[in-house]
Amino acid sequence: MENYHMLFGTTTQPSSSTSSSYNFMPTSAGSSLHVHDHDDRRGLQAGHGGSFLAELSNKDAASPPPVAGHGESSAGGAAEADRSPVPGKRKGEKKERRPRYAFQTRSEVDILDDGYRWRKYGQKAVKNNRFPRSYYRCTHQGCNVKKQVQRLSRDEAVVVTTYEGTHTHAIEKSNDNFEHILTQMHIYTALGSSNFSSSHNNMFH
DNA sequence: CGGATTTGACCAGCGC
DNA sequence: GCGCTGGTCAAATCCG
Repeated sequence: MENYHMLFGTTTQPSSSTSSSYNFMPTSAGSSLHVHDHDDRRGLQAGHGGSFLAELSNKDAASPPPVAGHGESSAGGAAEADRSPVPGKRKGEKKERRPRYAFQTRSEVDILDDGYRWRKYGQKAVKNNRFPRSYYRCTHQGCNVKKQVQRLSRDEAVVVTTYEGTHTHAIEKSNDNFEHILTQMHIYTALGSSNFSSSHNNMFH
């Protein structure tokens, strides 16, 4: 239950005890993760061999600059959902940065049923990727959690899901659903890069 | 009929 | 300063 929630919406604080046998712990936070492909799609597996749940703290000044030069042009830019048509009409916060979590999975379907209800609000073709990136937003009122779903052109079997923000409400479906997720996708174990060098061999299934 | 999806346009940030 | 790219909006459309 809780651990499930921790996965998809969290306070950047890894729960101490996870009863689940699946390791979703974020790898080293701040490590250079290029969830966003670009020409870095290599980085996804080159660096870690497998992947994982990446915790992206785009707010951390301490974290080293993205190796790619620009992890994502608007990596932090897209934070604020409400972009008022009238410039200068901000409440005061220019860009609120939310924790983001990247999820690399192997699945036939792009949309994994994680228990929340999502509404698609955009789709965009990105460079260096044959597959378009889809943008979703949580439909729950007041919950402005967003997520991006994208397939790797390199591995069309791999789907990268990036969650942004935390859910302010309870999950809509029962957590039993979690098992369904596992059946829908193959999650790369999120252990340190220590043991993993080959991604295609170690994913449990 | 209501809600979700599609799709092109618009906008902002960044690099050159 | 300009152009490129990614992210979001919003009207039209689709589907249950």
